[in-house]
Amino acid sequence: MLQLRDLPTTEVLTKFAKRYPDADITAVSSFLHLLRVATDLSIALDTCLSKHGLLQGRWWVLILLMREDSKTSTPSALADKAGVTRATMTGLIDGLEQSGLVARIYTKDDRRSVLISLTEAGQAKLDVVMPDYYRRLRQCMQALDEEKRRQLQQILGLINSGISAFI
Amino acid sequence: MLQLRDLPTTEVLTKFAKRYPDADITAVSSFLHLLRVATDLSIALDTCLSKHGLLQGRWWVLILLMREDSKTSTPSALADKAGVTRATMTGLIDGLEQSGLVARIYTKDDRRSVLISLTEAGQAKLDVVMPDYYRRLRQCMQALDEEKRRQLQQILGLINSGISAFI
DNA sequence: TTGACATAGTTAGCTGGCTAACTATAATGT
DNA sequence: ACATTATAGTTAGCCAGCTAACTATGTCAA
Repeated sequence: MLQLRDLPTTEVLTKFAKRYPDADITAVSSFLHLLRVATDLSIALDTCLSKHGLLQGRWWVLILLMREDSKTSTPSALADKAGVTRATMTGLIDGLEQSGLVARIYTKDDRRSVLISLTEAGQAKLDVVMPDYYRRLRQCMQALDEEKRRQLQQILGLINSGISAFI
Repeated sequence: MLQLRDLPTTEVLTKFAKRYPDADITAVSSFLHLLRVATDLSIALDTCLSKHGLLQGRWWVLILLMREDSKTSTPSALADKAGVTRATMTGLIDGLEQSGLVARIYTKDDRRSVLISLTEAGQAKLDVVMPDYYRRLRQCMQALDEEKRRQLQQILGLINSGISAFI
């Protein structure tokens, strides 16, 4: 998401601000650091998941299925919740099905639709991955007390409201 | 980076924490919100840039060139700073060269190497894009006073130090 | 001085997203 | 009741990253 490694120093930002007076140096700096840390977090998460033979896409599908009491859902619903297109979800399910972690179940009531079901093996995979993920995440966020976590959420809310300025 | 749209509610997290006692609910929640907002910011930035016929990759290359006093650099150096492989940089430069925004200059001193130079058209493009980007970013971050920006940077620093827990 | 290694750039082919187009089925309104 | 429209899933092909392998050039030590 943010590839850039060489974030601008204050000097560089000051130089740019001279040519482009609209530049708000602390705004740019906060923005880029936010993207940088979030990107590194996402990469680190992928590293963790890949140790279990998963990537974010397929992992989220398993989690979304586990959230359901029935341990089942449809590709469309999964696509909406996972934030990918239905076309992409077809591919994710293909992969998970081949690994035996989910199963396609064809029902009679709406013959356009398919039920995707978390298999025993899929649940077993989650029972290995999730504790590892939660332990690492707890460790990662350890340095933030509840007050700081609250502050972060509040700040993120403010930024989130501002995103529309880009569109 | 974080595709997932349907972030877990506190109820869902509580349910998961029952099965997986390592789960730290506010840690997970802060983590996911951070990724969610950052991803939306990145998408919004792409939207803004695409109005100018650019994507992040090519845009950063132009900016990296503009940072240099000579307005030139090499593909390798650009790749390092932009955080992409040299192979990817070849493609970015190909595109920018075709649009006339940069030029490849072959020098004599090291015949393995090429100098990439920001053209007049490239500088002119930045002179249109950057003010637009800075204006929107200022607007986006408007709701954060300097104190909150400082808090954010500090919190990001703490999280950043924790990322190693994932690796 | 020449053989081994290192560096710069490119190419080829993989991946996981995407959109657009397609098939099949269901729902709806006249 | 049937034509239109909407929905579910899939397929085909695009895009921007990636790795691995390759060419060309430069460096260095025996």
